[in-house]
Amino acid sequence: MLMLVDPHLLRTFVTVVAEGSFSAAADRLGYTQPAVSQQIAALEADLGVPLLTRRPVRPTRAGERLLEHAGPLLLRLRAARADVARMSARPRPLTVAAGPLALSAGTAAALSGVTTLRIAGAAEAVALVASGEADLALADGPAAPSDPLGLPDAGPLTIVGVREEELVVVLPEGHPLAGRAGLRLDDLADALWVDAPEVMPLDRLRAVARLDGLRTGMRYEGHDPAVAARLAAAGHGLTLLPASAAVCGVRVPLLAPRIVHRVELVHAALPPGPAAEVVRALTSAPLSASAS
Amino acid sequence: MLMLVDPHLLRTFVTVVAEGSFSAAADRLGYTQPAVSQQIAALEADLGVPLLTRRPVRPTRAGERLLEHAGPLLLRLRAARADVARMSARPRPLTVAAGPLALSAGTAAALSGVTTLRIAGAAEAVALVASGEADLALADGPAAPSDPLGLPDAGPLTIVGVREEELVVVLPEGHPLAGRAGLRLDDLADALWVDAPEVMPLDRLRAVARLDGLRTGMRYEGHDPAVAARLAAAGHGLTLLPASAAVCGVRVPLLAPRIVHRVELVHAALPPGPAAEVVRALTSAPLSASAS
DNA sequence: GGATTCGCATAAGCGATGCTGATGCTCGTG
DNA sequence: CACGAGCATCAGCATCGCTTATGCGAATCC
Repeated sequence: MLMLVDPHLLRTFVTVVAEGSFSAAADRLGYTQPAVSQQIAALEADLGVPLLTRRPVRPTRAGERLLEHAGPLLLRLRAARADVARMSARPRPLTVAAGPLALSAGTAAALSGVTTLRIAGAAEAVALVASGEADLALADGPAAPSDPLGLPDAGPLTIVGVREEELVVVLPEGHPLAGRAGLRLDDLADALWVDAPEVMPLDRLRAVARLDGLRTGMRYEGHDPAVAARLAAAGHGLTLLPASAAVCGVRVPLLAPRIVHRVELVHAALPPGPAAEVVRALTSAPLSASAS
Repeated sequence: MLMLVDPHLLRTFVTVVAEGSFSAAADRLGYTQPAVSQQIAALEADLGVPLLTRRPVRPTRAGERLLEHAGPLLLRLRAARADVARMSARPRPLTVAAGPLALSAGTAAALSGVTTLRIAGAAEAVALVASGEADLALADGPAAPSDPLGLPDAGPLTIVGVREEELVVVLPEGHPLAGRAGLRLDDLADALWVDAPEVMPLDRLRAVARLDGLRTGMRYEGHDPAVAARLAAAGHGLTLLPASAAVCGVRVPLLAPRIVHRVELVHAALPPGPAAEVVRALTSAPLSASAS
């Protein structure tokens, strides 16, 4: 009697869905195609439900359900291994994952001894720390003042806020609202926005502000905040950035809803060493809302 | 190359630690003792670290680390199976898990068609829903007004607040503070409290109130709020209860910190049926702070 | 519209895994 | 110091899951 879903099957399932093909998944995982075929069959037999349609290869309803579990599950599995491994690991090159807007002058100064800096979205940054690929992460995103970012739960991680900063709306020169002293987001819900999912995802903004609008004007797929600001200044759509990252355009403070840009430090339990030093440096200063 | 920790080994490991013995764990799991021995050895070989001390059988530091992951991991594994199973399950006896203080007159009325009602702490209630053993849960606990309870993440569950109620301190008649119109928790940190972990855990209260005190007078291990109130009224220690549950003693509203008793409905995605009906009944009324 | 090809399913074979029962060994106990 | 409880080890064997080879159905192409 199999009570526990086999994670190998789960991983194969995820890969098949991602690749959209049994054979491609087999290649990627280093199996042969029949092995994948059998694994999927085994998983479906175990759960008693078809998980994939073949030709085209797509998840069924049940398969989509399973997918929602599979990601976090596989992450935690890697996290467990990484967490135990940290116990007996000696010093190694220090890797930090940071959100695109997480590095201010203050935080950058604290990163002494860091070998590699990797830019990653909030969820990805947490995953990197949990799985041991990064030692620390500085996740960033919009949040209500002194509220935590809703970071995904990937195991016993320490999460502390390290910075909060005022958000400003970036407008092009001459925009009708450019003269205002402050703006309400509701008034801008119908305007066109620059959707920069790797800088300041509109979805998250909508969730935090409890808003439905924010139509997309131009989409920017890079993660340089300066580019987002320039696009906004050039009139391709509005954008919302922490004051210090809005390097051009007309910057008008956001009045309502009360949302700030928050940076949180994420790390596992660390043995004494350079990583722990950086954590201390980052957390020694009290969390303060630094304007501009 | 094993990249993924084998959940069977994890389950065995958890059981061995819980039982404090290889042979007892073997019994419990339906294995023989050598099987357990080999599984633990395999897990230790896989992770490259000793996880248990033998004689006495106790987790090492690394083992404790692994334990923190194991629980949530195994829960999610069961949750994944349950979630997929729900897709193809036809109606069955409706089971609801509820916190000891979650059932007011209003919520009780909404539970039509429910076969079994089970009292469980917040974390346990979530686990029951995730693993499919319960269809719905009403988790309860102290929280800042309109802040969510910090329920553990056990997968894609829907969590909505359904009630918030004022908290009162229960004092014995004639207590020096019994005449007050309201009380601050800081002033009571040094008093003796009734620790009723299954009704209103002091730990959670300390966490929410950011307080260190609250000395334990008497410990009550049942989950009847009326008993907790009676113990407080009899002078065995103070207690904090939602106004409607404080059936005796002198009841003084809590003024600071601003904490309310919150009830949240937890459920997975439900196919239409009696369970979905109950959810609708519970969520149709707007969340309102009902005094007394 | 028939031939072709791409891609998943099935079959047979075989090595590896992981269980059981028997036995050895070691630490804690009286 | 001797005993016993309890974990480790060993040999044997069933099962599982991978590989190679092949079957088969559905799109595609001319």
